[in-house]
Amino acid sequence: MSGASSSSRTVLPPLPDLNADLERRLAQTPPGQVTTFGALAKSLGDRRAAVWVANLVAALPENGLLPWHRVVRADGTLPAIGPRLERQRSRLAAEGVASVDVAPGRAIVDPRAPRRRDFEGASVLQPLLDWQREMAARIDESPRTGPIELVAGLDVAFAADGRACGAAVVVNVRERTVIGSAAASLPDPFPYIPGYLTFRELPVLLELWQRLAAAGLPADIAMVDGQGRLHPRRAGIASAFAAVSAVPTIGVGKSLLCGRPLATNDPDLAEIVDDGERIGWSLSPGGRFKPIYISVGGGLSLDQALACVRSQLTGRRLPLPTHEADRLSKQAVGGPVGTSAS
DNA sequence: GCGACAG
DNA sequence: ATCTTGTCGC
Repeated sequence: MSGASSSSRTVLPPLPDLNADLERRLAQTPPGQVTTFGALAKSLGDRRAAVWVANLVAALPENGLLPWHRVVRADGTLPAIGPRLERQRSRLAAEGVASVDVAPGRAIVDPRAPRRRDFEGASVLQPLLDWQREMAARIDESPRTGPIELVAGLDVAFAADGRACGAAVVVNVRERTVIGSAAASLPDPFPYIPGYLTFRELPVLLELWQRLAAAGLPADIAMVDGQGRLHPRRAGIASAFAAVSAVPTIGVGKSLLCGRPLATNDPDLAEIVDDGERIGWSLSPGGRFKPIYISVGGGLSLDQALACVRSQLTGRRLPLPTHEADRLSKQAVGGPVGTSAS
């Protein structure tokens, strides 16, 4: 029996239930102790998940079973706001943890309160980091020799009910005309954490690519909303897409995840260097827009990626395929569950 | 010690 | 990304 017959080929690593993993750790902070967002995030495997932790803790029900009130910021300030702040203070006080006012609406816990920093449980983000490094090692940045005539722009929008709604728009780059599109929606699989966008948005991108093929709309390359090699592991979502699908991709980001711009002779253009590596371009079309950040996903060179994006500028901030995919995905948020193509 | 963090 | 009113400017 051949594995090739499977219609559910595994392309992503198993995704942890981060919500449950965080809640198990939160429950390990006993009365009389406090912990921090950063300590919880580090225990999950990456301190950069601290903002996600903070948002989740802020959304916990006040009368639930989890000790939301025992989480403070690294500097000791209490994160709760408004009336919830007073309830956090009184709950801590009832457990013997004092806090003092430092400003209107700002209180700080007694620095002598014991801080929990270590928790039982696996670093569930670590396998995802390892997977990204594996994908990074697969990336080919040599110049593409095949055609670049049809480019599919890919983007994802999120509905209030949690659906991830993706859209793909195929553009004839010579004419700069839209020749077709596809849409797909899936349940939101993973939260947004800086550096881990792939695990949130790649599933719907792969579904989109299948829908394009099914609709007879094969594109030569994909332009992905997000970074490619311009990523701490050199494997942003555009690179993960390329590694998993063997489709050449360009990453087009609207803000910088890592690296710093280095000016060039062209005022519209800056090199992005991270850790000594030149891995992207910052481009402000006509100098009148906030820059966009271009990097290789895989399957072509950085020069080709830049040239392709520039060729699709039509007076707006984003290149045509990305702009149209952005529009269609936002439109799909209001649409039905499932997939479609045109 | 302060800042930074794709979508 | 998403939640949202009016407002500044070509």
